[in-house]
Amino acid sequence: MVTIHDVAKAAGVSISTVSYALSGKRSISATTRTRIDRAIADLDYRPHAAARMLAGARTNILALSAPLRQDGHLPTHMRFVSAVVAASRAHDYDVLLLATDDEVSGIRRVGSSSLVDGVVMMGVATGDERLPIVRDLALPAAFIGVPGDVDDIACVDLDFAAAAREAVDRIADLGHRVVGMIGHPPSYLERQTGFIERFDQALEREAAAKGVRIVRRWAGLERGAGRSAVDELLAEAPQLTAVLFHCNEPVVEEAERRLLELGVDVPGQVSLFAAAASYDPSRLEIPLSGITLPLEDMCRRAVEAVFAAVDGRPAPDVTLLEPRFEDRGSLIPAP
Amino acid sequence: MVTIHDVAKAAGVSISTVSYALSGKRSISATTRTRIDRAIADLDYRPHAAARMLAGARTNILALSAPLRQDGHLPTHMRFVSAVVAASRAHDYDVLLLATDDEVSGIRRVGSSSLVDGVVMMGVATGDERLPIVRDLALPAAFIGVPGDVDDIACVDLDFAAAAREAVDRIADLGHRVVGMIGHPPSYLERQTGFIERFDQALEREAAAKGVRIVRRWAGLERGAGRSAVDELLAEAPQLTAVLFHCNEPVVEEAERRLLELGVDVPGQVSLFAAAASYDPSRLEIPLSGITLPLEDMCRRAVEAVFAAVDGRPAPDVTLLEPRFEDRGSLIPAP
DNA sequence: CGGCATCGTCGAAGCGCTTCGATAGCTTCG
DNA sequence: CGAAGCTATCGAAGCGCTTCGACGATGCCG
Repeated sequence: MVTIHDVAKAAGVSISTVSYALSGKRSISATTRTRIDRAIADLDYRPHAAARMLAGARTNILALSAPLRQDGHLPTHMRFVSAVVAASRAHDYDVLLLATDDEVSGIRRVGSSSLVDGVVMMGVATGDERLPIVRDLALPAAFIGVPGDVDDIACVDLDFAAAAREAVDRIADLGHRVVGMIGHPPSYLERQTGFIERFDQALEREAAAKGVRIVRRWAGLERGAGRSAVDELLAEAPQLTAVLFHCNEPVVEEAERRLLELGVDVPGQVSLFAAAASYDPSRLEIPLSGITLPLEDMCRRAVEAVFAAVDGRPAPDVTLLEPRFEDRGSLIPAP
Repeated sequence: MVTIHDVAKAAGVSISTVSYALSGKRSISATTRTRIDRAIADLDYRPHAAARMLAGARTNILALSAPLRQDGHLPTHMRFVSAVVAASRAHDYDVLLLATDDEVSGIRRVGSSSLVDGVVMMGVATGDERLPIVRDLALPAAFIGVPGDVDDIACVDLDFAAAAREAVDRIADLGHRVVGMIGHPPSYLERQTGFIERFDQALEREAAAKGVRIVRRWAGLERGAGRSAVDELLAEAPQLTAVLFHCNEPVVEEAERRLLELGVDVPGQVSLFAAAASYDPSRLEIPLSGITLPLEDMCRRAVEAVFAAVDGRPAPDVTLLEPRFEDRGSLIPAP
């Protein structure tokens, strides 16, 4: 193994000079720098990660706590994980993945042993049990989601209330007065993910303000849930002219299929709107207009909030990202 | 931060004694051990990971190189990742996730800086470019998949040839003589993943031996691919009595749906068989009899092969897991 | 009952790096 | 022209742990 000593010897300087040349924390003459660079290249020197962690202040590793629930949507989950890795790598950080029953205890383990500089947490719920842990460890952390009232730890999320308002406004402004809505399965609500409540409350208020009647259904994860949600909506409110989705991709796919099967003209008779889609709504059988979850942006900001905390810079408490509407033709004026 | 010195002082022993008590590498008297345990508990001591890595031989971290192709199936990918994490944690190892354009270069980075003890590689292709890297670094490694002729690095995979033979045998033995097959998209083949070739060759040979005619189609990833594959199969061989799937879940779902739509009686008229399913074939609209990819087992063995290499124990070169048939009622005797 | 393992413990070296303080050699300016 | 201030470099301390060799205290055997 080639160490900093070998480089120093080859370049004819002391190891501290090599170290400073590497970190740039003190000025180095051009000639010395050249000799050191050559030595490093010749020997193919790579600093020993553990030595660096021990002597330096940081590990250049971030933990990602990624709990995967029974009812979780795997593709979405994977997208979040990938996005966090990408965002971390952009800052030369590596990601340690905490999963499979270790998302909570693992934080304590890797945090208290100084294996990581901070932690990003997915799958956040109101009253998240990881909150006291990161507080206790004083570990730089960020939540993707909002675990209730938090003012000491960064949270990043879509502004679900604004998303609901935007959805209602756009739908109402096009003249729709009776709107069906298919929401996340009840199990999500029981888990107190928070975002559903925030969405629903704003939805209700805005609908009242705009004079829109909303008929709701929740689709579970079992096969056929999306299909029967559509059937039930149409039975209860045959006069509806729009359907708003706030649920996972499989449900949307089924619902679309059912509408086509029933010969409903989309968007001629019924407009469709995807709210906070965690999937790509442009790749559906009927591409959906609506608001896409800004997943990459959320992850990037969460990662950057952790870095801010690591560096002692002030990190924003709660960042709610503005919903961005994208038109894909599925939402048109009411017939 | 509480260090081993603090524990030693609190217990009234030297730090080496504490270290030996922790590692169990030398005997410690019962009384001393008790005092040390108490001190550790009182102070809530956690060994500093970096110090441990530096002084000791290993890092207790494994890298997971998880390339996600454009045409990759996210849920399957996530399952592999989870399974590797679970297997690693069972041995008290953490997993560093290399992804998003860093699956290859990242191996060199974390390997040469001694950040990890070894690496598990997913998404293996024939002539995999990661092979020379792990050889060059002499990094303990294991492939999930078989990158061609390899005798120095562990590979774990399903025995796809045996799976093909088993599929043909079971189907043929039930009297089916004309069998449709829907395979992976051509892009998979171009990438030389290897397993498709192994499957296809064995399939062809066994079909010839058993006197079964196989009509093949490949379904791409675009919407409707599974549907049209079914239509084409039925057009080319209307007399077929079984369909063999060797493809991703979305294709199977579409194909099943199309069969139902066409009023085909499954399995009365047409039996269905899932070969090497990377998804759960029991949760499909029509649960499929067949062979499930032993994903957890593959990951566990790969991880264990890396540990064997780390420990200097002999690791098996190529482990091909025996296919296991499971009956879910979709395969019955030919009408 | 003296010599010799064995057991339990200790001190110190060292893993490879970062960083602090010191210093030699220059330049600059009153 | 000498004090002051830079710039570039070095030596050494130290990060928290593991592990080697040493050593006193026991126990055991002939």
